[in-house]
Amino acid sequence: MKEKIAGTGLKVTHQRMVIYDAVLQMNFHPTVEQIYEDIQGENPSISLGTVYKTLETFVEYGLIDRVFTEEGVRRYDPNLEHHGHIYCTNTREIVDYYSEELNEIITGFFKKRKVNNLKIKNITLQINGDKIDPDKDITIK
Amino acid sequence: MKEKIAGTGLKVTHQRMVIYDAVLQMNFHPTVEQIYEDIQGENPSISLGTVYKTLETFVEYGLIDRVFTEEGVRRYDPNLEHHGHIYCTNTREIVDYYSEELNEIITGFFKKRKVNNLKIKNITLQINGDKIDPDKDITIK
DNA sequence: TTTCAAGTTAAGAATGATTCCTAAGTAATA
DNA sequence: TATTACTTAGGAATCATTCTTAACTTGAAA
Ligand SMILES: [Mn+2]
Ligand SMILES: [Mn+2]
Ligand SMILES: [Zn+2]
Ligand SMILES: [Zn+2]
Repeated sequence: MKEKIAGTGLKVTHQRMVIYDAVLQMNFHPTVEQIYEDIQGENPSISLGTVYKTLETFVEYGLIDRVFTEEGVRRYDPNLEHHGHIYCTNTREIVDYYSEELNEIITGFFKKRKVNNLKIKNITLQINGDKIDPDKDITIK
Repeated sequence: MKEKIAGTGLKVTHQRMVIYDAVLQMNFHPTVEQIYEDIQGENPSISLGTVYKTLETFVEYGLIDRVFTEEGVRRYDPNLEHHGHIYCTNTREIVDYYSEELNEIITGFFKKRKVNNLKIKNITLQINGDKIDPDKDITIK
């Protein structure tokens, strides 16, 4: 983890390691506030401003990703693999959705149908819906 | 247009007609502010708060759509057909992207691979990238 | 037509998420 | 250890969005 941060050219600080570690641990696409609260116990002196700045720095340097939900809420994603998101409007859960097959279908499609004059950075697929039974998980297949 | 609003059960007011009309006219996925500015000339008495509220009401009643860009900016979309969005990070343009073929591919995929415990409201596909020549258009195929 | 209840609006205040500022602190390097 | 560039805490500022409320409209009914 130290190496990951150093690898970008960023200085390795205590704050950055704590925040990076926290995001990696949290697999539910946390908000800034959730990350801030998570680290409060062990590191009460790290300020909210630092959490904001650090997370954006990480996104900028490609260490983590950022997602906006359908409602415009900013959430962070430690998972850099290319994957889709299922968003539940009532519980506000984000469930990762991987499918090699779907990836291939979509990238294959855009290989045929070329998008001109655009350097594609990423393609995101978001499935929005409501959980039917809020106590059960969303599962695929 | 009057009928469209009335059809939802909402009362037909001057403000709603003006705002609805403005959004339909604007095919570039405007922000709240852009819509507000657009109607200022003819209707300087319609307040910004009303524009906010009215647009959200329209979204709620299914008259228009709302999109968040990769940067989290709220933009409105009069186009209710199912379509994807190409977002250019440097010019902030949103280009609509229709493809019957891609629609079928994706919906077909999720027919096979069933998502359990979720009532799907919509599936959004967003292609993010940078325009290569900012003065030329983004075109497909 | 007139009346009336329910719904809508303008204006401005309030909120709240995010960004900015700056002086003090720290990491990397030699 | 000294130097430099970068980073941070804390708090202020910004700014998009929401809320509040009194006045006004709409649409339906009498
Ligand atoms: Mn947040
Ligand atoms: Mn806006
Ligand atoms: Zn994810
Ligand atoms: Zn569109």
